[in-house]
Amino acid sequence: MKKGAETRTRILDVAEAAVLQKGFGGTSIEELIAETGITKSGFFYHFRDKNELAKALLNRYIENDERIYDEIFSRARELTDDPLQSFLLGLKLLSELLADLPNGHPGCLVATVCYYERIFDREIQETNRNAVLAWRRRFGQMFAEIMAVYTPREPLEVDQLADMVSTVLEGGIVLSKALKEPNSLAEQILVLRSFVKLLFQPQAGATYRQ
Amino acid sequence: MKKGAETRTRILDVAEAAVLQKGFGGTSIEELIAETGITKSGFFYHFRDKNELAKALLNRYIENDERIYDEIFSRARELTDDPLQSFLLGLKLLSELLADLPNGHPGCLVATVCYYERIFDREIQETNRNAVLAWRRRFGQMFAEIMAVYTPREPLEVDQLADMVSTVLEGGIVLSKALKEPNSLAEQILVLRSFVKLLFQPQAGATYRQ
DNA sequence: CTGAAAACTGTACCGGCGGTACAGGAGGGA
DNA sequence: TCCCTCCTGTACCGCCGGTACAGTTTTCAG
Repeated sequence: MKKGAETRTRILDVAEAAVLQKGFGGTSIEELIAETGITKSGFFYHFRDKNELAKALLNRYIENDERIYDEIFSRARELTDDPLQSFLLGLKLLSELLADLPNGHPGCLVATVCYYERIFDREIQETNRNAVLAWRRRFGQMFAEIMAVYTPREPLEVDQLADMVSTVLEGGIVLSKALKEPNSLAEQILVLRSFVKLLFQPQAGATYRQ
Repeated sequence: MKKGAETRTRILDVAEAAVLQKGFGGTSIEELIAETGITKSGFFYHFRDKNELAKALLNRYIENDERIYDEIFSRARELTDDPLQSFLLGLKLLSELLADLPNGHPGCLVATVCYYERIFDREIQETNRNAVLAWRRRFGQMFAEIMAVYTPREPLEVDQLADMVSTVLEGGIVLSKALKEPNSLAEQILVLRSFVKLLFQPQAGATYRQ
């Protein structure tokens, strides 16, 4: 019971790092078992095939991702009651967290999957889609709360604003990786933060908080 | 001479579509030669190995990409002398062009490569990096011209603003693909457009163009 | 028209990889 | 003790990337 779960986790750890660097197609099972120190039979005892490995990998990644966002934005929520200030603070915390990653963001599995879609079955694609929809709900909720208090200076829809957060995250990761500039991602989030700040800034004449 | 280039192009066409759907690792040479109606020997006559195919694919993709941006933003430039209005118009045109793609954006090879990096040699990674740097120069130039006329309401750097355009494009493509909502990409570009408009909007009290 | 180069085809082969099949063993809990 | 979980070992299959190389057709310049 205990032992099996531990081995499974070790396989997933090795697989996640490999897949984010080389994609699913570029990651061989043989290389995974070599690094984990397990036999081929042992691997196939835990995962029926590569598709099941991908499924487990993606689910674990998404859960962890959600946990991180929960932590960051609930921490931000504790520090201020104002929904806008709390959201801006959350983006700041997120940016700092990403800036502190020594080798930059390792990559997003959701992006990996959607650039490899045709290989996997419907279930994985559906899981991937739901992950993005969950982000939309999460950030959409925040923007809805903000709009209950502040009037946006441009007529933008809640869902599209929410998607913008995911967009900047995914796009920032791609840029960071392609440029080999780990900082780009954190910077792009701060640019988004400035945009959001601007969008809900009270019209001139009124005072507004920094 | 002529015939060879034609076959080469046909291979690249088939390969590009396949790679954007399945990644490099998920695309087999055998499948490419089957669809192109060529033999294996014929394929290896044109490309020494998969790495060379990737190189050719990426270079062609980047060239085409640059051509499209040249067209769109020079067309926008012809319609107005104001650098801000011209940029906003360019984003609008780009958004419309992407919205008109019947099956949505097929995906960006630059993103594919950076999620598959460790497999390829330094040259490809360098090409990829230079492509993103070229985007930075292109959009940076535009923002520099805008800033010569307009004062941004938030202190943002030209390079980071320029990267934001690439970020939204790459991120929007990922979201569109993951959500299977072709429209998302075009919408995200319009959200960016609103942000840029807001950033350079004259302070309230003065009149500003719609 | 000719001849040489370009653009292929055909065949045979290699090693790595994903995957299957199945037998067997170690270790621990009921 | 017995069974269940968690593996190991061995043997094998077919696909794929890649090599090697000989031979054939197509093209086009002189």
